[in-house]
Amino acid sequence: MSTVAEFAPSFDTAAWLAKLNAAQREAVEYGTDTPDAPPGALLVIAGATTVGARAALAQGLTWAGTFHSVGARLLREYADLIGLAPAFTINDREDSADLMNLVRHELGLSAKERRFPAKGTCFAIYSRVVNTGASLGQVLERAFPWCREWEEDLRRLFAAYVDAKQKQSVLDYDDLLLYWSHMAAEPAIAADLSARFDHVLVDEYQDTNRLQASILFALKPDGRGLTVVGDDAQSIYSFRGATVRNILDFPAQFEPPARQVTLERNYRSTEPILAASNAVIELASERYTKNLWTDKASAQRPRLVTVADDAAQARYVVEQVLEAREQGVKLKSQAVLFRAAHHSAALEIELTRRNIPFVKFGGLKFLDSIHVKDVLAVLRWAENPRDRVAGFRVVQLLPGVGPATAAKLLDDIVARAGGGDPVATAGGVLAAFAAPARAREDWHPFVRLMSSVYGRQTPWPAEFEMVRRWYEPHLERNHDDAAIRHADLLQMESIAGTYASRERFLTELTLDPPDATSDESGVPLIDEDYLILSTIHSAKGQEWRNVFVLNGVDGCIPSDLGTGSDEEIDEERRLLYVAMTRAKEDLHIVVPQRFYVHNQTHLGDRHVWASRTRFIATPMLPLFDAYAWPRVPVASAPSAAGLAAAAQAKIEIAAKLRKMWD
DNA sequence: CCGTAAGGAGTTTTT
DNA sequence: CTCCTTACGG
Repeated sequence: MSTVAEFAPSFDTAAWLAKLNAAQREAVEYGTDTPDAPPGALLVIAGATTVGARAALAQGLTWAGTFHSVGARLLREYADLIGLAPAFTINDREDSADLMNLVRHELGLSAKERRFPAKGTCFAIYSRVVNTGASLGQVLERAFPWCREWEEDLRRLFAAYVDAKQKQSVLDYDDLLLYWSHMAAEPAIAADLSARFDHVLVDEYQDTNRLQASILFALKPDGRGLTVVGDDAQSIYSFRGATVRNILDFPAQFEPPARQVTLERNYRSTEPILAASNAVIELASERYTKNLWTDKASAQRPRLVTVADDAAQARYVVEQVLEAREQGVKLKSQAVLFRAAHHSAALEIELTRRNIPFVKFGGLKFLDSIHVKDVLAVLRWAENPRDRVAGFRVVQLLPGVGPATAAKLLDDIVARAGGGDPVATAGGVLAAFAAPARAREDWHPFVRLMSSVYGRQTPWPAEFEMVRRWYEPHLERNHDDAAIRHADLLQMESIAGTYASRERFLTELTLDPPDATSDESGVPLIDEDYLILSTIHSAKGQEWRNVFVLNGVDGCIPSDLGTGSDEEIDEERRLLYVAMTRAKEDLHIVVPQRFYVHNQTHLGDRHVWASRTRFIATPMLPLFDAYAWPRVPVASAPSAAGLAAAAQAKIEIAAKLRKMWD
């Protein structure tokens, strides 16, 4: 997503410059006339794919990655200086929620009279406070009004959560930014840090939050050598604290204000697609960018296709996809985009039924599945024996061990191995532990495994295989579909071999998880052709020749969960804009008339009548080729031959009926 | 104290 | 539907 990076002050741009238009050249050449003195801050407003310059700007990068992964690298380097254990482990969102849950139970908040917010909600609130820099009260008021009554308990919970993380040498995603930000503000380290990066380039700047901005300003206080690239019309991550204000307010942060270059020429989409996209975004309340333009003419307007329901939508997409393929458009050049991961369920079934390979981006991750988390927990616990979430999970894999036994064991380890080196003693604590009778048989192999991983007796990546083999019987005992899960683990084992160490494997996987899943046949081979399915969020920065947008109806885009405020509605509008501008040649927006709503608490499953998304207002319809599918056949008078045949059939049926009784 | 069964409640998007 | 909590038998 948002990337932060250094790029070398000089790089060979001659070939690039020849191909750039005037605005692009201005962005790329900015400051190159004074290579020894980095120029002041630069803001590049780059509408959907106006930028070959993006690639040019990024030439010669020495560090590249998301804020989080660069942060993790720096924190490990400076760990000793800032009181962090260099072997800290990183919790992903689920792990963080699990830790929040452990703490919540310890504080007795789960046994309240009225139901306390769920662990995921608690973590979301915490994360938002950290990322926006707002107070807990403000965050509750604005984003979680139904949790206001719990403010004081939540404050207590978050304090205990932070305490637990520190005791366990565990960082969550937000900590990677938070520690970095504090580190960058530390005078002794700040000078060293700033000096390491002559230039910093941030892409997708509209998706950064306050905390990320503060890191940049600490690294480059006067803006010299700082370039940010973004498009406020594509800001779609406010739910995780990103704020359009970062990009809108950027120039004024510096004295003199940042130089601003706007790129408006679009090299991706045809003119009719841009016209419709511009019309959609035009109604947003606050904007920086001007409308995009192109000279790619086309007679094909974007299609606005009405279908009966979910199932018809799936059939329509499959039919169109296959037709395009007949005409030589590869499946890989076609994508189906949707607001929420589950919106593609019917389509996935239809694709599987018709044997069309696809890969889906977004939604449930490979890493979120139980078996993968189990194996990773063993490795994480080995990496960091104080990681309570990991340990808690691992011990309970043994039959006969539940939360109470697990807690007792972990307490024993803390008490006996303490904050010192638990590797030497933990094996002893494990072996000496009075395991419950039902776990006795499994206990010894478990102790052997943990001794081996703690002591690094088996080199990486062979260690992964050892852990996987130990896990296998537990997998079979606990899951009916063990075979499929087993295949996942084998796949992971081959991935593990591509990382230099256990630490690199765990860190990279947590910060940059593989986000593609496919049906049970597994990820298609590289050279195979397959259709792309993706949430709109995961489609950012990509493009395809043909794009299908599913569920262009109110309730989906905008999601009915995102219509609380004008800001939320504007973000949903930008989401549709992002989806539409992914298309190069052919854009289909599908509008099912009936929409199936699952799991409504009060009403149960039911159909609702849906209407076209409010973002495509009636005056815009001329910009679309709007029609219903399947097209209703035009009624025509029956031919004389047809009538004769029908009459014949009627006679034959009558004869058959009589014959039954003959 | 574990594991299972039954019932109630909440449901987007992601580093 | 899935997650979570609670109740109960082993």
